Amino acid sequence: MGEPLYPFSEIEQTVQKRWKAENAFHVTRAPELPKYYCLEMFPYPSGRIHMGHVRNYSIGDAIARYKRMCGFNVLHPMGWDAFGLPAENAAIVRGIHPADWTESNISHMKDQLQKLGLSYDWDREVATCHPDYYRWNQWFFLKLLDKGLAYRKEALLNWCESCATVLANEQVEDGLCWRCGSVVILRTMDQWFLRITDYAEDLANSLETLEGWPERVRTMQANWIAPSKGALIDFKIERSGEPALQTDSLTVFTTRPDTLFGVTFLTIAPEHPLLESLIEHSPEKSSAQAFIEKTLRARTHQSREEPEKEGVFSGVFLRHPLTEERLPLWIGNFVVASYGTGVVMGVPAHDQRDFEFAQKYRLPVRQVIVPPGQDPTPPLDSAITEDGVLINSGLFSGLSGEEARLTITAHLEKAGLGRPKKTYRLRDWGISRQRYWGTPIPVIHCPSCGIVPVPEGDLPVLLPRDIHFTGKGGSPLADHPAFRSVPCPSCGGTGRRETDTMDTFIDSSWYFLRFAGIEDSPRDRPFSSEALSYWLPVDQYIGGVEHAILHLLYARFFTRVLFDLGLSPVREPFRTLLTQGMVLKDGSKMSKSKGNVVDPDLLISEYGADTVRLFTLFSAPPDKDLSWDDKAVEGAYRFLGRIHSRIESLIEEFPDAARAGTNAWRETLSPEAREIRTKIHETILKVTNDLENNAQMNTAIASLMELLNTLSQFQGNATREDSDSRQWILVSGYRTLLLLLSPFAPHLADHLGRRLGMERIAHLSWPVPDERALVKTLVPFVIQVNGKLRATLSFPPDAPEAVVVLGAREDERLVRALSGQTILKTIFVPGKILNFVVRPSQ
RNA sequence: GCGAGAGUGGCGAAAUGGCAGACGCACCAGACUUAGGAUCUGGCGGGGUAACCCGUGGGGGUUCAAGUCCCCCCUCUCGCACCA
Repeated sequence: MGEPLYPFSEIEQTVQKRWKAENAFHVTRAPELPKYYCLEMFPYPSGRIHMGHVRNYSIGDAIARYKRMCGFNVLHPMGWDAFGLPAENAAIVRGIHPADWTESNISHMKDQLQKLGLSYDWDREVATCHPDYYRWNQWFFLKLLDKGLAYRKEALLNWCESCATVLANEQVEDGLCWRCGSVVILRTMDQWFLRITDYAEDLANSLETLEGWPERVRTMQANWIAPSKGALIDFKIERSGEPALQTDSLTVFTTRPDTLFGVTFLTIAPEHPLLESLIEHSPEKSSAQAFIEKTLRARTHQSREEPEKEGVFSGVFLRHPLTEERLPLWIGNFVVASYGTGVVMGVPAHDQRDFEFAQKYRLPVRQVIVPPGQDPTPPLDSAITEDGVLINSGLFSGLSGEEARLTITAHLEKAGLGRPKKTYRLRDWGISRQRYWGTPIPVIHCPSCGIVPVPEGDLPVLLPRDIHFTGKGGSPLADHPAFRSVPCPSCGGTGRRETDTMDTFIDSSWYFLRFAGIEDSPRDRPFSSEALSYWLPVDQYIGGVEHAILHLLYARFFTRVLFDLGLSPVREPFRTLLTQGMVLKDGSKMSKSKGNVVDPDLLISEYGADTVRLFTLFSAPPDKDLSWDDKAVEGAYRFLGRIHSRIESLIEEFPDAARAGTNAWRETLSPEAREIRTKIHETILKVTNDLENNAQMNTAIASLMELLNTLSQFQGNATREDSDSRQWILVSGYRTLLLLLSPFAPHLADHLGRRLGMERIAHLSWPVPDERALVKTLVPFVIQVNGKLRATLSFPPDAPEAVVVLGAREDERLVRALSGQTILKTIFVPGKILNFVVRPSQ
């Protein structure tokens, strides 16, 4: 590496020092000013920033800076999603306390972000692992508990015996524990859940109001929530003298109550909570148990393949609610326990899965629906899933489709045998984690009082610092006697503190409210409501698509809950969403294992932050994947270097450039200078439109490069221009260029701005194109024959058809193209195109 | 299987139905240089001496005019995946 093209390192350090000294990007609410809340997803402090962060924050910063120059009061905060498992792993592997590891990562990453020159209001910085943040997680949890939105229930979890810990699905590899390699089993445990399904309907319906969100993300969320309308139907359990069960019927969920008379069996999920007691006295108990065990073991394998449908007869019989027919209950591996009721009615004639199952186990098939234009056609060779007219369905025969579904459901409801029901693919949100580095769940288990919430005044429940990591797994907090053992707030007896901590998705479900609401440093509330109602909603949210479902759904849910609690001024937190593409290298995602990571620090020291930012914005539209190309970065670097050297030589030629006035309109300019002025104003228009429409920064930057090329060329030519006009056009051109560049390469723009007489460019006004400059005297007209280009000729933009036709017919190429042709008609688009439609004459 | 998105030079990409390939990378030539992996200037889809012809995954269609709109097909990426 030889001489840098321009002294970026000194420039960037000087400019950053000045921003810091001025606290340049600090904001407070100002009701008289329009606000703009620009937010990028805050990072997990893993240790170092990566190119994905650089891209995310470069996009966000360009938007924030642009809006600031447009006159908005811009809130642009940054913080740390600081709880999570990696900190605990570091503690185990390297013996560093999670808190120390996290703090040191934060401090290093903050340095890195500051080196990029991002215009954050650092006064609002939050870290979710600090008690003054996570205490509000606990406070919200108590509110949710109070509202019945937090509850406890048994859930099936992946459990590793040897680590004595719960594993997330992605930590189970091929049925084995990712850490120790032993077999993972499914185990039921009491877990805390949040009732997100109470909001499912609203979360799904409101998606269509989110016009500023990518269609893709809305579809993903809709598919994830997936409302489904149907009915619950009860089937009585047949008894033969054995002891009473907890319940005397099993309930199924179906979207097709119209097929009720086609039921020939029922199927239950192997992990259904009632199954064990159901088969207790079954003659088939041992084969049933063997099947259940085998299936549950297979469940932990995260195989992508859909396993073959298998099942076994449970030995139990049920009664059809309307016909009283005796129906066998089968256990099936294809039944999803957590959806609907975990029991489905088997209608082989009208459901493909049931059909395959019935074929395999020779269960009867009974057709009860005849689609329009068809005859009953037993035996079937596949299920008939379309709607049709009911047959063999008692008094409902003859009804069709939707009519039958409503009538049968109503009939069942009247008889107390069923009811309409809407279910969702979305499940309630399990938030318990058997981990240390998270928010303690603020409840106490008391042997006499049950579950007792920690009184609000006792918050926060602090994470104890003196924690012992065995590396064996299990919740470290459960091994901490002083934390665990606590008097019951209600009876004073000995209680056991909840030792599970919260899912870290809770932390990120409301941080955007905290950033805004931290403004008046509220002590007894999570945020200042005045500040919230000024700043919310987030106007522009930017982050990776990988958060399209979970984070964004949880944040929408949480915001609704807080709205209902009177704490949030909005129900929807994010007005517009930009999901940026991945940063790829050599065709695949950057990762340590592939050895294709690009280190932002290295790039910054080699080219400077401005180049790194500019290239990431220039090389692809923000929402598409970006292929990193070490060579192509040089293009961005050369562009900035050229701006620097051009402006320096301009100052050499005109030492008074900084004091030159360029705002007044000039009538007297050479045609050449006029054209350049037009180009300047066209560039303003182009960059502004590109930023307003979908943040198309790649094309905005391309047009800045065009402007530089134009100015450069003019500057390099010894023109006949008089010196005063020459200075005027060049200075106004470069000033505009710097203003337009400043969201993308803020350091260089600030530095060169000063050289040309503009102080604090980040706070100057965004330029507005002058209509007078956009008027052109001549524009190229495309002359076509039968739609094929034959010439381009210059005319005034408002030239009438006759003039253009006349001019065209004089053109040598047109004369050739039209000879021997009869003109049928001409198509004329003013200012643009003339097309002769011709046919050979005779 | 279902849903969404995308296929354009050697590469990243650009084009309100109106000149396909702006801008950048790579490459080629020239200038300046003791030197060039620096910088500057110019060229750069394919074919053809040229006039011209061909060209946006493939095939049809609408139109004076299609990368863009409509129909069918192929390929790739992403999301969901036995959801009753």
